[in-house]
Amino acid sequence: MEGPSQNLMETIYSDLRLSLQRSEVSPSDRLVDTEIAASYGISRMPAREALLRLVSEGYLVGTTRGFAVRELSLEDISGLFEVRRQLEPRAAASAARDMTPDIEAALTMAFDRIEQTLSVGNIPGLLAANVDFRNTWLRAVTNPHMAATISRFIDYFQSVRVGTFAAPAVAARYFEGLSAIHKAFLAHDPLAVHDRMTLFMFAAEEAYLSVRKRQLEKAEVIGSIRKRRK
Amino acid sequence: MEGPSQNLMETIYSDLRLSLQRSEVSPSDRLVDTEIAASYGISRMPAREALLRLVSEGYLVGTTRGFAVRELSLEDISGLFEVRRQLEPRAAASAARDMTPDIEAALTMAFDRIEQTLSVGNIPGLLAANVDFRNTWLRAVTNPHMAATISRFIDYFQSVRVGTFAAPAVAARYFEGLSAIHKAFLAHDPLAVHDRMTLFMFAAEEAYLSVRKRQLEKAEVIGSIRKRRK
DNA sequence: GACGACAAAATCGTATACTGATTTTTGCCA
DNA sequence: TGGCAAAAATCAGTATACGATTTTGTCGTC
Repeated sequence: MEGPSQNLMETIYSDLRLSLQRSEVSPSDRLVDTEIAASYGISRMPAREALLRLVSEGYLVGTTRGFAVRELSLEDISGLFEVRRQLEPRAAASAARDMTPDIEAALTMAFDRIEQTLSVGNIPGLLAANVDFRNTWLRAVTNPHMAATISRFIDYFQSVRVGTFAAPAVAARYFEGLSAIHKAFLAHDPLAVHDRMTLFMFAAEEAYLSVRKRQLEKAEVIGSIRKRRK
Repeated sequence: MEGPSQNLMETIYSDLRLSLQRSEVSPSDRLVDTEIAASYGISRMPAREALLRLVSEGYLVGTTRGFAVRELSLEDISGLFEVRRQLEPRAAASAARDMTPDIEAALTMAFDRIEQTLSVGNIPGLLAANVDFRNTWLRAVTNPHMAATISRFIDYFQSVRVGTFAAPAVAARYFEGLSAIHKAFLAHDPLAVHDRMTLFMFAAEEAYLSVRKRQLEKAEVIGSIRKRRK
């Protein structure tokens, strides 16, 4: 999203942020400043500063042993979606109003890629296309504060690894909602976009909550087994 | 808002953040890590980290010569208020629903202090009371993500020095709006709070825009004089 | 084989030192 | 007095070093 940053800290920050957006770091991984510094061939400080920034922005949490991707509680998910529900329908509506032909074309490309990856079950490709779709309409949001806030709130969800799309019923509902949004964008109909996005938000919240709930239950079972073994 | 942080960086960050909230730093001031470090009797790094964090959060901007409070353009103000309009009415409504008696009492105290400081023209006291009032109802917002986001968006406006209240008409309108909000809070009426807060947002945006516009015009005149002298 | 004490390793937080870029000041000359 | 260039000061960025704390691993004992 940003240009080629001039200093090391920004470079590392951008790289890490991108990895997080792509879910390339799992919550069990540990990010350590010395390791990152070594991989870039630089000193600890810029790496450390980048990590601290990600912590302050809520993407990572500091542990006694390295930094880790922050995991969302069910309350976090509900809370984050309460904010998203307030912002995204409005922002998408303004994007529908101000959308230029080139952004429209890019949006359709991303949408087609979503359809295609979904049909062949290419989950990583689907996630990437999904991020593209979102970033594309966000480019039509003229208010940078709005766009940045939304971007941030969405990125929090990258830590919830979605096997969501594995369930065909969920995938179908997702695609249906997205199609309606896409169509409304093409029709330059802010009201329709607003309404569709609102519906989409509720469906997404439900999906994330159920995925995360299952994850947490599984983690608890594993935890109790571990404890028993001990 | 936070407890006594264990490390120096957090301490300095909190202190600086508080200074910013209180408008104790003007945009013409320069914040330099070595100075801050010296005043605390520590090394540069924690001070520097605190400053970098404030930059990443948008409160400060880095210059070639120290860090400075970020000044808002008119577009910034409109954009920030677009976000605030989406969030604050909703958050305040939820606060009205969930408000506890102790928070209610604190809110009334803050409100009374606003009335009093306003009547005697005590502007610094008024600003402080105003911050109190806001922070108090925010305490009743159970969604921490919502509360933090709102808090942040409001704090951006501390760089716009308000001689706003100097104009009696503006002050009267402000107090009227705030009274209505306060009354609606006491009545535990989420809908009324939502509506009143929405009105208040529009009035506030208008006020900030006009104040800032005047500031920018004045700055331009001074700038052109400086240039001529040169 | 389980448990506890102790040693070793890992990692964060902080301090200090160096460097290069940019701004400010100084001093010289017209 | 004004302009200009060199010198000095300032400050951000980066590197390296040290101490404190926590985790991990090992060894010996019960």
